Amino acid sequence: MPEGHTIHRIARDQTADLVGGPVHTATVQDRFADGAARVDGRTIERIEAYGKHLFQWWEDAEVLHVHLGLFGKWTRRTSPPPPPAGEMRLRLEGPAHTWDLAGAITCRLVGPAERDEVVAGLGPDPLRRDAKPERMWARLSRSRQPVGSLLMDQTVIAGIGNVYRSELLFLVGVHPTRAGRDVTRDEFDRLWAETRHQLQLGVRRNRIVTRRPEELTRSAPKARPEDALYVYHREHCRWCGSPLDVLPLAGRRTWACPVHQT
DNA sequence: CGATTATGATTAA
DNA sequence: TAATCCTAATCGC
Repeated sequence: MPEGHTIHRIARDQTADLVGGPVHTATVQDRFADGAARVDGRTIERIEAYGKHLFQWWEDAEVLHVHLGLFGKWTRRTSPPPPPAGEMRLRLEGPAHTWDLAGAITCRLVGPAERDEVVAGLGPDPLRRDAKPERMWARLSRSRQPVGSLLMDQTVIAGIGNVYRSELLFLVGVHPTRAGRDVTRDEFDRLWAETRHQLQLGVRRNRIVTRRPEELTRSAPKARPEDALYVYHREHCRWCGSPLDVLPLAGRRTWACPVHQT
């Protein structure tokens, strides 16, 4: 279940597994049969992630655009893979490993221009070297919207989802109901830095663990799922035990500590 | 075995 | 704001 870190990790792993040699495709869903057939046996030149979007640059300027949505999943298997299961939408078979896609909200073959259009509609992605935080600041500092909603808006910042939203605002001590324009420049700088740091950790671990390492080693070195987070989906603040605020923002629930977040 | 829920996003109302 | 699409795991009965 993906936020930006998941997609960047997939781009990295797929690059190692699939880029450079011919890739055999297959599908069991008619929906994408045409696209799969079109690139079958061809080579992937490059794979990039932008926010929650994945772009595979196939030879001859064919770009496979995949967005997992809430349910989508890439599954990595060893090649040769078992016969495809029922819900699989696309299979990419490389020499040593095969990637199966299921449940994606978007899976389509486009050209570079359409890839650029998608990217143009996204805010800066803190995991990319070319990210420009000033673009996010420009939106945030002018908006009356609550910062909890702005963080979920992919045109403001690309790659944040419901877990990171709650956790990041907790880590920088900003309450999600605060208007974007009431976030100070200093708070924004810390938010951006924390976001970059946490997403980078997420890519490395392939999992969201926002809790500070020193705390984790004390309580549970392996970070059981219930130890990984400070506020998301919790009833009480992990630091002070206060009952958390639970707010619907941008159509999803957000959790915040009324003591540590102002 | 059906209802509920989940780290997403677009479209219609 | 609500309905809708995508899928799988979990929970209550």
